[in-house]
Amino acid sequence: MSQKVRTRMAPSPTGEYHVGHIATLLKNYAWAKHNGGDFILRIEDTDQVRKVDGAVEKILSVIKDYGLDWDEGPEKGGPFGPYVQSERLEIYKEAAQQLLDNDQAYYCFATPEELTELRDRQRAEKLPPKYDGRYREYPKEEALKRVAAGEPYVIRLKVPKDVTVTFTDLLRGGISVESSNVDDQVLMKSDGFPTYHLAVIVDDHAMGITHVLRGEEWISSTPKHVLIYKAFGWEPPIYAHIPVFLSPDGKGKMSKRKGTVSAQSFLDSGYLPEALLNFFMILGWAHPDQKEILTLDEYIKYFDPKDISSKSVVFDVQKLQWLNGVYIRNLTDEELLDRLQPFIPADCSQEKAKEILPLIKERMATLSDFEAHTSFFYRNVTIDKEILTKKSTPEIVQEQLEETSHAMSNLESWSEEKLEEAIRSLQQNKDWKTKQYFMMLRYVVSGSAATPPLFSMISVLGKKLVLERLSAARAIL
RNA sequence: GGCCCCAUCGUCCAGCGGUUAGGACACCAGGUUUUCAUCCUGGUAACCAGGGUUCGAUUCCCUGUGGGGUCACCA
Repeated sequence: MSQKVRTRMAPSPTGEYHVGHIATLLKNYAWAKHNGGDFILRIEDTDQVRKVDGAVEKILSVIKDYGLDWDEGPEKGGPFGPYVQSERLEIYKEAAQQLLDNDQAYYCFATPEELTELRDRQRAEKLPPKYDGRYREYPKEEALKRVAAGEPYVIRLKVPKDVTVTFTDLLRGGISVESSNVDDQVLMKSDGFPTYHLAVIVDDHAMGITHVLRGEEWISSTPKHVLIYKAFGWEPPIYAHIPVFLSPDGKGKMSKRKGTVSAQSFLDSGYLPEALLNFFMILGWAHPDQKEILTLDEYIKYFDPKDISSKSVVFDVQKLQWLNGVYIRNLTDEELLDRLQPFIPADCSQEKAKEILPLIKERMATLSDFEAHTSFFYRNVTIDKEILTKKSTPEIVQEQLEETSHAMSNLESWSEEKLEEAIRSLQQNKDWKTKQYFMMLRYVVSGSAATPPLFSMISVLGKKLVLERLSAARAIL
């Protein structure tokens, strides 16, 4: 009997959505689609303290901006809703009660201060910080009395003594941990909200999740989760823990502290969503033919979580840039102009941008490079006499500028072809050094030594501007 | 520190007992070119160490070393 594959991503609205989350979401999405299954989005907002207003909307919109989507979840609904944990509080309460009734969980009245003090003491004695089980055997009648009296409490899982917890991870095979190393995890907090550990299990079970692909940082809490499944008498899903992204310097996992990590910021700095997704696809995984430029459909066709490398990967920005350049070059001019809209400076007209585009397309690594590559087309340039006369003398340059101005003024057509014809014949007649002359012209009209091809650039700049710049150059000599 | 995970060029991946250890990015050189970029060609560059197992280990096992993750009433 085969069950329909259902995967999920469960973001928590506590701040910016991380690129690693998109990468993990992509894998969940792809695996569901690979199997003709469904991908579910669920909001895990059980932390009332860290919750940020508006974060849910931002997360949903950034996921869509990356070109991904979900089958069930916020905005869409579905048969297992609601898909927001704060709207499911009753379900968790009942679940916790069930564990209490079966003696799989217990009330604990230790205050946060008490626990902090306990951990500090353990650390001072070089012992692993751990809950000491002080309320584990506390008489239930007493506990009930204190609860009834309104005393704050949490509910903890009664982790069985001396058992080995084993689970299978798709990338790593079997993983075993002794239950003595597993804390009596808090299931229900004193504010009546469940912890992640309880909520995730109750919901994954209720929503029929078959595969959990999540970050490697969860691997050490998986034994707790397996134990909770066992306490309920439920079957755990299949786990695959995806290695974390290491920061580009290769030291430690990518974090805010080490630079850009938010999913939105990569879009804002001019990376194309499809290039980003492609990057996430091939980071830690390879197409059977080692093909690296992949569409989402190709990825879905070949992706299998068991083939993901089990080692942490460095977030290689250079490779991302290369990929982004490839995607930019593959866009038609119309598509590119469209994508470029947020990156075109206010002082560059649409007409100008459209004209310039073909000249700089293969020079851009990110969309935000547009301004740096094009500003001289619509902004003033300053040139330096030193550079202007480099490889020549002021006298020769003066003559070159004068003759060039003259030749250009007489031009009846400002086409790239006519320009090239005129300038080349001038250069040949005068026997000027091609390199010096062309480079000098390039510098005069653009203020830069690295530009698009000379004649097409001059053509796009326009007669008026070019003649102005030629005479401005003559003036400083 | 305890527990867990991981280990092939600088980076990412291929290899799945016998290979001149392959590809991509980056880097270097050459070609195309008026510069830059694109594009093409070539090159440098790796099996963490020590023990086993085996006729034979990059590949399997153990130990060490190194890296990573995690130890909350956060997810």
